[in-house]
Amino acid sequence: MALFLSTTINKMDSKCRVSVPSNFRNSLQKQSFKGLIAFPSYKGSNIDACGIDRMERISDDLDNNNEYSQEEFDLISLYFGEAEQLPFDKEGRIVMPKKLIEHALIKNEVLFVGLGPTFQMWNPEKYKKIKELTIKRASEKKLNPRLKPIPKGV
Amino acid sequence: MALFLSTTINKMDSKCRVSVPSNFRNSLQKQSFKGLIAFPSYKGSNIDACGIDRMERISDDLDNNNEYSQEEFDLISLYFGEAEQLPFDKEGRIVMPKKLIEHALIKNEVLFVGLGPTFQMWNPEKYKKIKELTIKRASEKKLNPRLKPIPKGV
DNA sequence: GAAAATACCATAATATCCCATAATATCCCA
DNA sequence: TGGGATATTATGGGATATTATGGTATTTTC
Repeated sequence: MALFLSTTINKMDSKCRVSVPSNFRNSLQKQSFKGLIAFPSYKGSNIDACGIDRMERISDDLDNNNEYSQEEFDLISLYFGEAEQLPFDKEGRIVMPKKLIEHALIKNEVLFVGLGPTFQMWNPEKYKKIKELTIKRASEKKLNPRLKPIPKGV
Repeated sequence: MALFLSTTINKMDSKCRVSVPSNFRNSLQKQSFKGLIAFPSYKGSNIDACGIDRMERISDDLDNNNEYSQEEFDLISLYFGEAEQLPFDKEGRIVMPKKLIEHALIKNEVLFVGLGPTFQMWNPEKYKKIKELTIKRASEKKLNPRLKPIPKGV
């Protein structure tokens, strides 16, 4: 499965085109749909995104696994409804839909941040603020900011 | 599992390329991504690094394990965002990203030090200072510097 | 036919490849 | 075990490819 890492800021032009960072693109290009799936985050003013593979997996699981509660099922269904399928153009760009631009308060720059199996798109300033807040909260709660628990044997 | 041991200092050239020590390289070359994952240490001015296998395990765990609190999840997500995926060139070098160079105050030499499942990259002078300090503190506290089993998940 | 969406082309900046070399390490066989 | 032959490193530089980013042309849509 794809592993999205690191952070990149790219420009959005007057036609709302944005270049997807090449390291993200490379793994997305290998999937059955050459592009990405994006939807407004329900947690805040940012955009959640991933490749089609992940969506297919979730879809299959939803179909075959009966362990979902009604609430979970409904939430995931909502996600599917809001998801936008954004194909790459020849240059590896996507066109940002108005809905997502408005949701994430994006102006002329888009920050891409990898979260492992998924990634997010942000207005860079918003991201900076949230990041600082996250670090502040973590230090208040004395969370150990290391990658843990490291699964056995690595 | 990869096992990184010993210390090496290599030069960084004008294009910010550094040769990864061959003994480190050999185990990294065997993994699915031919290169390394590096991120700024939260503890100080050095760079933490490992192979993709380790990151994949952490990513899978994050994706499938629901025992993380929201704060923990957010914090780990930040780390994914700061991680850089650095592929080897044909000669076994990586290109050091500006962010990491600045974080670790690296000039034209990089010190690689193996820590078992992971390793670190340092400005050699910084490393020397920290090392001396560590030894001094240990002797003040009369710590017994023997190798004893390291708890899982470090 | 006008507006919007998409495809196509151009270009600077950057990153990567490819080759060269000197130093070191490893091999190999008398 | 010695010591030359061979392979592997670490390192440098020029050539080539890729990226991010524009703009223009062409196709859709209504």
